[in-house]
Amino acid sequence: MKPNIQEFQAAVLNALAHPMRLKILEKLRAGPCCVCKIIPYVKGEQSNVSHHLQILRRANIVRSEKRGQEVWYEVVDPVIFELLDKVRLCVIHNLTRSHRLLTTLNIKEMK
Amino acid sequence: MKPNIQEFQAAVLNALAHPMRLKILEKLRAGPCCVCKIIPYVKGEQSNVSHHLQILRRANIVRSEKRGQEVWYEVVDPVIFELLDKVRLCVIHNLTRSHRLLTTLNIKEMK
DNA sequence: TGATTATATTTAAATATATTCATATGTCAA
DNA sequence: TTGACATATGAATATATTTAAATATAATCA
Repeated sequence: MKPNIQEFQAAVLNALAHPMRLKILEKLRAGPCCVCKIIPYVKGEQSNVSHHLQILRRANIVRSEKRGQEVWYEVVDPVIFELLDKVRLCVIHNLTRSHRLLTTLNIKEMK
Repeated sequence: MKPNIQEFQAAVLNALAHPMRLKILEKLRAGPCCVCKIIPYVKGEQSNVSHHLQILRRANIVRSEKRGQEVWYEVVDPVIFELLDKVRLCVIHNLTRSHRLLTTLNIKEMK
């Protein structure tokens, strides 16, 4: 079976497509970071965070390095952040369209 | 439960994260298109393609319009294509890193 | 060495997703 | 109005993902 680029793209997108993993990457935007800082940031259980880090690692989105007792993670390719910015833009456009639709319909009951 | 942007982002990414849906969007990059053209392009079964179109529709990534007997689809927000370009870039960077690693290790057995 | 800390892995249950098949809906043309 | 075509929907099944709990590993410290 000949591989196609869409499969690779889908693999990257799948690895990104989870709220906790997005939150982890948001934390890593500021630079490399130790798991012990990531856990409280994403407010997740240790084993769950570790599992999600593994998913990001397997997709080559992040890499890890042992520093003494700690493990530090960093994003491999900063293009990931540009990608996430585009996703955010899509979400904002979407919500903006909904909002405009609502005002166009002249519905006044918004809180 | 207070919603957070990551959930919305994850929803968009999830909707994109499938080879067939990426292929559909690639077809729609050229402009609005009828389902009857999409099906042969992605080489999928009619009902399966229809299901995937539904997923893209529900995520507000595409919208459909009936034209007589046909249904035409188009991408709602062109930012989606910029997003997909970033994903492609990630994949290419990834493969390039692998390739460079291989040559750095001076492994000659590549076909 | 033994205890402690940081992190990863394994497992099982719950949930979500993809695919297929059968059928339904709507439109056009004879 | 019947039949053919284009597309959507629903149910059933197979498969993958998420989560939490338990356990394992590895580094550090007393």
